[in-house]
Amino acid sequence: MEIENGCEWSGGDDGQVQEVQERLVDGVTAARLARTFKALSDPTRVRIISALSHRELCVHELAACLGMSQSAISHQLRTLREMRLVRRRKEGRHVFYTLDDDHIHDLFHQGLEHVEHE
Amino acid sequence: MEIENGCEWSGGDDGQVQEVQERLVDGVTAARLARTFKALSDPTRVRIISALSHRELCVHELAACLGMSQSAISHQLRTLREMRLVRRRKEGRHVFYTLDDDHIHDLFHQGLEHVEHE
DNA sequence: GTAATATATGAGCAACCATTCAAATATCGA
DNA sequence: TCGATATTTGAATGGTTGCTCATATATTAC
Repeated sequence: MEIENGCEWSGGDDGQVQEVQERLVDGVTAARLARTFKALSDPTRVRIISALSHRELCVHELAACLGMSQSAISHQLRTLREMRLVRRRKEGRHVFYTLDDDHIHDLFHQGLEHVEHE
Repeated sequence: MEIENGCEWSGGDDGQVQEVQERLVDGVTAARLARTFKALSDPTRVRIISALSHRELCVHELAACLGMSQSAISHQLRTLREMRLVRRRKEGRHVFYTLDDDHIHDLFHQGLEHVEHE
């Protein structure tokens, strides 16, 4: 893996590196952060979240809205469910999905703002 | 691909689906959004952003801080550069990296808040 | 019961990704 | 010039992922 312990810059001592190291997010937090952002890192999932941010929808409606197969949508809904981003409610043959987490909603919209004016 | 055009729910007409469809983010926006979140969807990149949010760092320092090989860091910096998240400044043998975009900084911290209290 | 509808899921596959390893480039000091 | 340091890059690789296809489950209507 070949890891060095610091370059000759930063005054020759590693104190400055260590200072950054202390303020750095820890491994577990970094992993959870990455996992959170990963939930929104796919166009299909982004569009699902976007659709559900307007109103509750069943799987078939989502598939129709996005122009994708029911299976593909169902697979993505599964991962969104496991990430606790969506919740499901069964009603007869239909399963309705809603956004579960308001924070993700905020994150989504902040990302949207960032993308829209650039 | 087997795409259906709407289920019998929603009153039997596709008007309601179409309404959601109109408010949906378009494909290009969804792709750009996904791309933005993807930049932060990896633990290593998250930690790089976290480190650079404290101060400017050269590649070797980053590798030392994260305890990873210089090559791995360099590869990730390349993708972060291509995504316009970091900027580089050359000074002699060293190449210093800084965060390029304040929006990403905000996005990062909002994600951090979300992860920290849950 | 059967048929139709709605959803979920497992296998398979092609595409992508993060890292390692080896090698190339560039700069500085002697 | 040579050797050491700093960074970049390409190939290879093991792992992940998003989709399709086929199939399974569940509910409703008949």
